[in-house]
Parts: sequence; structure tokens; C-alpha cells
Amino acid sequence: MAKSPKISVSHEPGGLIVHISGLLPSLSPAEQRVARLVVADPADAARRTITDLATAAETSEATVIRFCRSVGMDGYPQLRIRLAAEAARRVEPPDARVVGGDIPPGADLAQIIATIAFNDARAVEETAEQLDPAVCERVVDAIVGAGRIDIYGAGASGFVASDFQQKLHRIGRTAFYFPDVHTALTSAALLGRGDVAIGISHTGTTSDVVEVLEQARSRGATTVVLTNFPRSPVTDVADHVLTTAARETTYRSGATASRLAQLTVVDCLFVGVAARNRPRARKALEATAEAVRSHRIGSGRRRA
Amino acid sequence: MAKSPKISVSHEPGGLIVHISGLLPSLSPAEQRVARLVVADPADAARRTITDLATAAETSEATVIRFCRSVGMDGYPQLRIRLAAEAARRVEPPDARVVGGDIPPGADLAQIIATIAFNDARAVEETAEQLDPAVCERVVDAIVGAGRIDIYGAGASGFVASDFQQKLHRIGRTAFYFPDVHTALTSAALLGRGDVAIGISHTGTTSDVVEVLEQARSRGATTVVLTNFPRSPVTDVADHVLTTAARETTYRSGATASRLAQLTVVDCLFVGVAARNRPRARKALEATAEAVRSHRIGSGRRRA
DNA sequence: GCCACGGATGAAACTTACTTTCATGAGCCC
DNA sequence: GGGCTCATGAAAGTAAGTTTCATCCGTGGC
Repeated sequence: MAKSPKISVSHEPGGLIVHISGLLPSLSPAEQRVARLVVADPADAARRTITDLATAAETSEATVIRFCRSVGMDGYPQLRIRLAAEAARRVEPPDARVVGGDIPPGADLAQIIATIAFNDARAVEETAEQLDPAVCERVVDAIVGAGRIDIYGAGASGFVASDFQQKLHRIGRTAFYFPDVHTALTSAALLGRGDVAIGISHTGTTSDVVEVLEQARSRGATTVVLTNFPRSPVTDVADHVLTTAARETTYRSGATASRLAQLTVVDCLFVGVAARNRPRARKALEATAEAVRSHRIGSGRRRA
Repeated sequence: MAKSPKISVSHEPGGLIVHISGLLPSLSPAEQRVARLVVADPADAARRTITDLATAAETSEATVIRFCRSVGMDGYPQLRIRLAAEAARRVEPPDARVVGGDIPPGADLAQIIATIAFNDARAVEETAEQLDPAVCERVVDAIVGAGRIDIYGAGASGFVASDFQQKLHRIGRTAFYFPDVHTALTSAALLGRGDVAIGISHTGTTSDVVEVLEQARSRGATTVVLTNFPRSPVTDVADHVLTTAARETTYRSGATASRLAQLTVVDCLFVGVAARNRPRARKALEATAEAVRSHRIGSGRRRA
């Protein structure tokens, strides 16, 4: 099997299910059907034979094998074992029907809250689990050593980009955020070796972000991307890929879970950077906090 | 095979391994060799094929199958997946996390990530737990019935305010966000009965937000506040108070936990509002998603 | 509009893993 | 020692998993 189509994703520490959902969009339609079955009920999938699973997914055994390889397994038996292990580890979700699925039409607000919180918290946890500290370390290195840091993000990811920019700025790193593609491209053209360009795109398919990173990279800047999908177009133009692990469900929750996951990663990077020079970072933070003091009511403790 | 030696134990509550060791003395010598291997390292056994395991136990495949039946399994594959599950369960305890506390100076990135994620996820969960659905309901009512919705927030809370504005806008509610106090005050002065003013302030002491809400209230608008501190100045000017539950630790984590908590609440409100008129909300969301389609690479699946 | 190309897919051939059958032989009671 | 039981592995048989390959379909040239 010299021509193994294995897509070597270095490691999937955060759990196989999470890893699979991340890869989902990059799979072929038939493989996606398999993936969805697996993600929906890993324990059940582990119990099935390959033929059985293939039938359930309305495809052939060959496709199931392809799926196994696509997600980094050697073959079906290995997948089974891993799934069984995964399923066992999984904690009982607080409310059976509430998991990952859509919110039922008749749901009352209490249910909605529980569902959202569960999914949001999960996204944060799972993102952290699958984050590769080694990659983070490299990104932190790049940021610490950067002359200038440009951060790009469109739409919802723009908030996160902006948040990141502000955080870095507050500890004295020279960071910029551009809400607009043209300005961003202009800025990217001025980057050079030693500078860092960070792109944020949940889907990984935002052409604006891809373009800008491409530009930045061609100028010699180190490019970093934060996305939910490790095999999306944007990862082609990135030196370092950081992934979130939000299994967003359609339009349902306004994409908040993915936002939270992104913010968590940003926070990790931020703290990582700040930790490199504690005294200076602390001082900078205190100074900026002081700056808004006059806009606070009651400097001391709250209310009697 | 009428002479089935099956030792039908209805189900083995204490875990499969325990069960097997209990049966060990009642097994035949060759089966005992198998059993001992299995008990010694279940995870490893799960990885082996039946032939492999048989060889390791210096016996034949047939004996391994007999062993499977002896301990109540249907066959070898079932044993394998049970073992894998068992092994996964008995690993972990997710090592004593650095709960709530500050990140120790010498921490490596992996520790930092674990700490941050833990605290972030906690903030989300705890916020949801203490959120009062009744208050949420009232706020949702107000938003749904509002002619216009103004959202205010300064600094970090501004991101959240902006996010909320965008969400509401996307489902066709008339919502505004003002990054600037003066504009906000102007707008607040134009609000009237039936309109809604929402202020977001983590500390609850941001004078800008308080002022604006005061103004809005004096014009007859319904005022809502989202804060971490239920008895802070801003709650005095609010008709409805929603609280987050982030125990932010100093400057440490760039205040991300509180941000996440706020976003979670916003998401709950958003979904609550959207749920009031599903078809319309869904249509609006689809339309807005469609609008950015041309900025996505590859309409279908990602990459080959 | 046509053709070449490449990827996706399932049928079928093939290999490996699992299961059953059965012959052997060891112990054991009479 | 004969006739039993039972444990055992060799080998046959079956099912599961894997590979190969021909076909199909969409895409991008010309």
C-alpha cells in the first residue's frame, strides 16, 4: 500500500469524535454519511460490522474503509476499538435529547438555556483538548518575536480578530485588526520576514482571509490560521494551523459555540504571550485598567 | 453445542475485568492463560487480533473463542470492544486541574490551556445554571415586542453588544449598537415606550452604560442589563437584570471567561427570540448566509 | 459543444480474521 | 484395560475486512 491516501493529521488528541467532526466537510459525500452515523452514536457504530455500517450509510464497505483512512485509522477494526473507547469515556450528557441536536420546536426557555450552555461549554472543553500545545508554542514564539502582528477575520470571526488585537495591544505588542479587505491587503503587502499574520475563519473558506494571508505569506511573514476545519482552503496558506472543535448545528445558535471556541484559543495564545514577560505584561495591563478608571462608578467596593 | 460451558452471568456490574478475574479459577488452564493476559492489559488485548492473542497465550484461536464464551461474550470482536471501552474508562481522572486559581509562573502551555479551558467552560456552565428563565422570558418578550432595540457596551463588553446587535439584525429585528457614548446618548433620547435598551457591563460600574440606560429609561423604554454583579450601580437603572457567573481572576486571562459568559446569555436570548417566530427567523438567517456565499471558496465540500 | 481528466464510487476479487468442527489424547473411574 | 469425560489444537469453513478495478460524473480545457 505504497500509495496510501492517508491524510496524515499529526495527532488527534482531543478525542476521535471531535476530530472526525472537524474533518467532516473535507470528506466525500458518501464518507460524510458514514461520519455522521459515527458521530451521532459512536458506541453503536463500534458494535456494527463494516458491512452493517456500510449498509446503514447506504454505501459500500470500500467507502467505509476509505473513511477510516481519511480520519487517520489503519482500518475498520482500529476505528471500532477507538470508537468504543471514546464512547466509554464520554460522560453522560445531562439531558439526553439536548445533545448537539437542534432545539425542539416546543422547547421552553429553560430547556433552551440548558442546551446552549451544554453545547457551548463542550465546544470550549473539546477545543482545549484537541489544541496542540506544540503548535501554540510556535505561534506564541512568532508573536513574541514579531515586529508587527496583523489579524484578519470577516464577519463573526472579525469580532474575535478584533478581540485578539486589543488583547495584544494591551500588553504592548504592535497588533492591528482590519475589518475591511482592502485595508487588510494593503497592510499585508507591507509585512515582511519576522512579522506575523493571523487569519481567523470558522469555515476556513472565507476567500478574503485566504487572499490576505496569501499576500502576507508571499511577503515573507509567518502566517497563522484559526479555523474549525483542518483541511479547508485557508490551511493551505498557513504556516501554523490552530483548530477549534465546535460542532456547530446549522443556524440554530447563531454560531456562538464556534465563537467561544475561538475566543478560548485566542485567550490561550494571549496568556502564553503574556507569560513570556510577566512583569512587563502586568504593568501594561495595570496601566490600561487605570486609564478607564474614571469611567467607573465607585472606585472601591460596590454598594452598601 | 449443547454442552455450552457458558457461565451466564446476567451482566457484570463491577466491570468486565473484575468479572473475568472472578471467573479465572473456573476456567481451563489454556483459557486462564488468555484471561491473565487480558486482565493484565485490557487495552493491549483489545488491540490484538484473535490469532495474535492466541499466540501470546500459547494456545489456539479456538481456545480464545471458548474464553470469550466463558466470560459471557458472543465472540472475540465483542470482547475486543468491551475491553477497549473498559480500558478507556479506567484511565483518566483528568488530573487535578488548576481550579480557579492563577496560573503558576512556571506553567507550560499545556497547563495554561487546561486551566483556561476549565475556567472558561465553568463560567459558561455556571452562568447558565444561575440564569433565571423567567427574567429571560420577560426580556425576550420585550425584544419581540420592541419597535427598536438599542444595545450599549463599552470596551470588552462592546464586542458582546455588537455581537448581539448583529444577531438580532440577522433575524430581522431593528437593533443598534453604539460604540460611542455620545451617539448612544443621542439615540437613547429618541427611544420611547415599547422600545428596549440593553446595557452590557461586566463590572456593572461603567458610567457610560449607566448614563445611557438612565436616559433610555427616562424616555419610557424598557431597560435590560447584563452584568456579573447583581448589586452594582447599573442594576439600579434596569427593569430586568441578567447576570453572568464568571469569577474573573484579576487581569490574568484577559477577561475572556466573562466574555464567554456574556456571549452565552446573549445566545440564549437570541435563540429565545428566534424561537418565537421560527419560519421567519430561519428564512432571514438563510438569506443572510446566502449573501456572503460568494465570499466562500468551494460551495460544496472542501478540498480534494 | 466535445473531449480529456480526475475524483468518487461500488462490485467483485481477494486476504485476513473469526468460528466451527472434529480428531486426538490426557486423565479418571470402574 | 475399557470406556468415559473433557481440554485442546488442527483444519475446515464462514464471515469480516481490504484491495483492485471499471464505471460514472462533474470540471475545465480547447
